Amino acid sequence: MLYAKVVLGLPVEGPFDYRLPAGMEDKAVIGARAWVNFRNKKEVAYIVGLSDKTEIKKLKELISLIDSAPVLDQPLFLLTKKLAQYYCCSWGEAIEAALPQDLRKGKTAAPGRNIPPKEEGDLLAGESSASKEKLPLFIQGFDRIPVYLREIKQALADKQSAVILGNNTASVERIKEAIASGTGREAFSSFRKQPEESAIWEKIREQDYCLVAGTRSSIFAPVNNLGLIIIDEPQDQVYKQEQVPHYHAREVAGMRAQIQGAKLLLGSHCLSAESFYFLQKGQLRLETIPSPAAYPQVKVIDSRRTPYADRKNKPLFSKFLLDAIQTCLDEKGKVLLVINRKGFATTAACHNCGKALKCPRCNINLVFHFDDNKLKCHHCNFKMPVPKICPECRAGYIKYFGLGAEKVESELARIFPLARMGTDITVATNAVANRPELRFDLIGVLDIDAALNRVDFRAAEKVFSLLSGIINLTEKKVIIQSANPTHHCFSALAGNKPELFFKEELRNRKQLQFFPFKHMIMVKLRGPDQDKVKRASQDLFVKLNKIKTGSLKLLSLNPGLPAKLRGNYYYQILLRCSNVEKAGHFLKLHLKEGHLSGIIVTIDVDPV
DNA sequence: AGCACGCCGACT
DNA sequence: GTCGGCGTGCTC
Repeated sequence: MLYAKVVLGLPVEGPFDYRLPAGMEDKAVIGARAWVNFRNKKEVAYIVGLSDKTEIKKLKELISLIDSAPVLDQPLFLLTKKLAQYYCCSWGEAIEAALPQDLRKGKTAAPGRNIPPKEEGDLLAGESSASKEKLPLFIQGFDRIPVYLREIKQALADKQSAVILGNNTASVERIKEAIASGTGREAFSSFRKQPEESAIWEKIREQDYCLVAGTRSSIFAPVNNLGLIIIDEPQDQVYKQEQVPHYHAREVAGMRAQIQGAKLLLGSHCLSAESFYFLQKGQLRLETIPSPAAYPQVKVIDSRRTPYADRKNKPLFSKFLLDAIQTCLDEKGKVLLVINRKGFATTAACHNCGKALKCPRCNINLVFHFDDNKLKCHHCNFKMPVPKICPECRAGYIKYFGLGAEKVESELARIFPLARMGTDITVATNAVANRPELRFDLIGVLDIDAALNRVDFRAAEKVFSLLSGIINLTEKKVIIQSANPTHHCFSALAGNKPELFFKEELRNRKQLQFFPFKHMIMVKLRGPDQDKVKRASQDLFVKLNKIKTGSLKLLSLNPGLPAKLRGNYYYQILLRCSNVEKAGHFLKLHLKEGHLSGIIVTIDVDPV
């Protein structure tokens, strides 16, 4: 008698044993899917083991096999297992993260050309020696695509596949075009949730070796003979998945590269603190692409001491900046002003009672959008027209607060009536940093403090990266207005000494025990009853604090951000640990016992 | 996650 | 007496 050990795409651990019906014993393979009856429902299951014995008394029979061959080859099979351990989800959930939607729902697929995964993968040990000399490589510079092409061509020459990830579809398109003109080959693109997803997935599996370019989920592209993974702008948050399993494509890329002995390439115009750290530790190599452009003069203006100070309305522009704009315009130069906010105003509130208009579902401030004259919720996409009178007190008119790009533009038009907007003066948001082909003679950066003061331990690093990109748009002059002008971010930029920034940043992170020195884990609790979620969170916090082991530290218990989202209330417990796998194992163990009814608990490792 | 089971209060 | 709300625990 033969039994199949299966896992399911549910938040339950397993594996669960099923009896293989007669005649199916020699057809079942590890890595293949099967239909099973699980809790009286027909579910897709993934075979992760075959055994001739079982401990379970009341066994059900496996209904049928979906695949004659594994849907995941040996390396991907191992990758999903590692993913489940690191990100603290079930193996089945991790497998489903790596599969197209159709296949998760039981659609049949053509067999790939892979050998079935073995029960105990010794592949890890077999190839790790090969990956020793292949340290990850960081490409730093603005014109990275030629370097990517060089590496892709090398992989193709070795008859190996390459997977290239971009942080947005525009970037992926640019890379695909470069690949097409540089190698004459078309890279496959598999985007999640589009109808052709599984067809492309099958096509990729048929190739001995091929190129795949895509966004986050392409890290699981089922290529054969993987030799190279490239991640462009690896510090971008879009590589982190919002849903369970909360994986980060850069981490997954590291795991996959190690399993398959592939080369890992990270590319950005700017280093990150963690890359700088791994560089110093000799765990990363760096290749810098020299910039042909001269480094401009970077000046930081203390916006607290700006002349023209008007007690009521803080001026948008310092005198220094206005004078510089005037001079630049006189010399027929082009001016760019960067403001990190779209629209005209951020919040809308009543003139009479002062109440800000909030989203009825999420309870956060609604944002006024100038283009379609509506108030919108940035969390759930709730929209409403601007009410004529305040819905709260029914006595006051609605007034707008805050500033945005459109407000800046109208102010500038007033101050410089002869300047042509969009020609002499351009007002743009942060996204302008993604347009390295634009050139200006003067750049002014307004309102950078909000970004610098965000409650995010990477806030400074993000500002540094953003400003590095903006600075690259001119060879002449950059003026940054800030109420925090002595920040190490600015001194490093003014002196063109990025290493000063990263050293200081790492010093801070070490002191505060942030990544890359320690890891954070967020345990999120949600449910429709606020009191219940709050009580359960408090109980869990106390309990974990009591039984915690080793270097695990309970940091805080807070309402979620936002506290209410799509009808659910959120609370979150933040933990710090040295070893993610150990901490995850501990959490899995203690969350399962003492179950919390009406409350859903999820774990987010290395939340951003 | 989703569902059955079971315990307690309210009601035809 | 029985209907049904929700808390608890299990799924091979």
